[in-house]
Amino acid sequence: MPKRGKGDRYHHGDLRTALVDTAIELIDERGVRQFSMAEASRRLGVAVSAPYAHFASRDDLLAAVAVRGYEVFHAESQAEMARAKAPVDRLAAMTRAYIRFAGTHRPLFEVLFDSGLDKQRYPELKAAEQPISDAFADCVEALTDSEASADDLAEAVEATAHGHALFLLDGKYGQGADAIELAAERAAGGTRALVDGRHRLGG
Amino acid sequence: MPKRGKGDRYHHGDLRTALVDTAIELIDERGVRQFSMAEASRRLGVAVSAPYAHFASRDDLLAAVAVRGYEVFHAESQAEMARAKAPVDRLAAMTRAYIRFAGTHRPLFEVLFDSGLDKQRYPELKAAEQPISDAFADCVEALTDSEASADDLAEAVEATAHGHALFLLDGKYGQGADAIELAAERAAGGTRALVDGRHRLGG
DNA sequence: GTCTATATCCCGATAGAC
DNA sequence: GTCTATCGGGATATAGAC
Repeated sequence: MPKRGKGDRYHHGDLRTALVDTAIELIDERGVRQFSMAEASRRLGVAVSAPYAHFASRDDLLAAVAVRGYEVFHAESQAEMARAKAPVDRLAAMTRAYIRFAGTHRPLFEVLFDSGLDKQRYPELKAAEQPISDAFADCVEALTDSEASADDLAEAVEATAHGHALFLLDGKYGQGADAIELAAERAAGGTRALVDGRHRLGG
Repeated sequence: MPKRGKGDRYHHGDLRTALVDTAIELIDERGVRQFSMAEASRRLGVAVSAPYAHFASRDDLLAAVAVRGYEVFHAESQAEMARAKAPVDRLAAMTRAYIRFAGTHRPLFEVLFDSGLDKQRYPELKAAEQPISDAFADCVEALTDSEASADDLAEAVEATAHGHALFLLDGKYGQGADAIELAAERAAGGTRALVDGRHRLGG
């Protein structure tokens, strides 16, 4: 185990990984907006300049965190979807996974959706997002006739999931595991309702 | 008209109002997170200490902006709703107003939903929000049987509206007035679909 | 790869003069 | 109510030694 703790230094050669881990820790405690390279350095007991040997900027570090976020969400949503067969159930499962991801990996969710990171500047981010978009598109297309109505449904479901996720993080469902499950059920219910009423979406 | 411009000072005695206006300007340009008292002072040509004669802290100033936000949204949503009679249409109108508010008063929307302001600490904020909550609750209750199902529908509609608003501000519908109207129609359609499928919400 | 040290900039907030 | 001046803190990022 690498040394940690007050006064210790961090000389084991995996500062890069440690920085990503510590960033997630700090974001969990204070939010992305307050995250700083300097504080990460202090927590790890290294000089404020040390991180710059591994990441050219704060945004570069956040991008690395974001990639991990996409990977985690993809894995978890795939697992959740595997248990459902009908397209509407798979879509509801993905919604549920979205909420659970937001609730259980709040710092990752924040980096993905509230960090102000310019995702266009980081090709690895777009690459990490792609398989998720594909899986989502598959679900939606199985439920709609035309491409236009697929887009409508996709956006409606995304918006509902995202809205519920934000409300969850804002404390509107309370705190803890119960809040997460409540939000997940509400969002899944919203998805089912949208699928049910999807012919009203366009007009 | 008060003097403005490079090198001018701001000695006309309505610095308080000017600060609120300038805050909105700056938030429009850089986002709430980047807003600072210091920059507002610079823009107005006053000393960095001058604002503190009117607002005890940055948060106090943001709270004043937030109150204006609630007032504007309430006025606009009432106007939008006045043109509809059927409850479902009134609810869709409110959703549309929400999106248009986000799109046309982005800085106010940001202060309300992305400033990190602790609304509990400012009673005037809760007071300004109340009439909006009431109007919304009226719409929803006209569409549901039980109190429980009213809550479900209310949260689903709120989440959808909020999600679409954030996507709009994130550029997912493009830029400009067309993007706003597209998002508003999508959100209104989502609301109608949710009303239509509302019996699927609970289970 | 990590260090020390530093340059440069930002911020919120306060004290005391006018 | 506004000023000047300042305290005390924060940040990103770089230079050069080890």
